[in-house]
Amino acid sequence: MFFSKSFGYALRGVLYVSIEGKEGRKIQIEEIAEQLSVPRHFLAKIMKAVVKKGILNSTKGPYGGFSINKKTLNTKLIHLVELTDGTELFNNCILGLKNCNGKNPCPLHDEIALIRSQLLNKFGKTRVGDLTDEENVNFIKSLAVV
Amino acid sequence: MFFSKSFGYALRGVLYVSIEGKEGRKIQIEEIAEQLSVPRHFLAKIMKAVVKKGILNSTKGPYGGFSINKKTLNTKLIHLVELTDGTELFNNCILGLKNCNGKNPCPLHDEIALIRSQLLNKFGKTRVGDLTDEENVNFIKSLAVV
DNA sequence: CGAATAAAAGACATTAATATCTTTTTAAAA
DNA sequence: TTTTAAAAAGATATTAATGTCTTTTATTCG
Ligand code: FES
Ligand code: FES
Repeated sequence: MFFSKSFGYALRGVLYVSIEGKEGRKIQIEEIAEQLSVPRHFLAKIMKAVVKKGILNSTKGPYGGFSINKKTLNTKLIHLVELTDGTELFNNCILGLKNCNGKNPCPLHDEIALIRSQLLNKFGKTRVGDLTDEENVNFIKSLAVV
Repeated sequence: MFFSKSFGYALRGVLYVSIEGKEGRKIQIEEIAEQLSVPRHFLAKIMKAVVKKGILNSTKGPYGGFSINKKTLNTKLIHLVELTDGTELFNNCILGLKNCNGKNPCPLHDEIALIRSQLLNKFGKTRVGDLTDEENVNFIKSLAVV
């Protein structure tokens, strides 16, 4: 529900690099995939898109890997969702009607719109950096839980 | 987002029969699919499951079709979700972690749990019959919008 | 330069969701 | 009883999401 697996992988990948990649240390896809118990090549594909968006840096070759940049910690979660799932999902009728709007709303529209706006608001405000505080960082270890 | 297409088809189908099938009039799959602009055979498969769950009645043969029963209007939306999507989706970590609980929550857990409980609450309380009041019924015409 | 390393890119595979088509079963009515 | 209509059932097809494998490109270092 809510979002695709790809989104989970993307956010977890970015978080891993953000947390483990302090001081610009470069992290390799191998390590990320292993630590997060995520399919390596699939993650690589997603990380490539993340880099293309400028949310992380990457360098090829020996001693290369993924590293954070100025944008990383300021990236809002919604931008990661865009990347992996698109944003139509915030605007489509929950019943699949073609036009979701106030004009001819389905009977769930109002309450769904409310819930949806909370989610959108949360994802529009929360930044990657907000999820990497000391108090939060514990969870990263549990990412690998199989 | 939120739910599958199947869920939308299921609810819309049940609503159509509930609204158009007053006095026990039987509605045929052909009519439902056409009026809702939904793939006929796919809808048939879903309606079969709805009937199996006892949420609608059906009769084969001439003058047959789908009709409402005592359960129909009292059916909670959550039961339709169960039918089409299952309910794990209300309990899985939004980041894909294996265990979503308070023990070792991901940094989004609390807010997501809140939003999720609203949705669960809404779907656990709302009944099919709540969506078929006069004021709401207008939308049924827009179901067909392509 | 040449070897080694790591991401980028792209081809291919699998699975789950969605969709279509055909056959079987049930029931009504002539 | 035969015909016909309609859902049930099941087989097959398509598409999108997820996952794997191979080749290419860029970078470092000896
Ligand atoms: S019209 Fe259905 S959610 Fe807006
Ligand atoms: S642990 Fe992530 S949503 Fe509960």
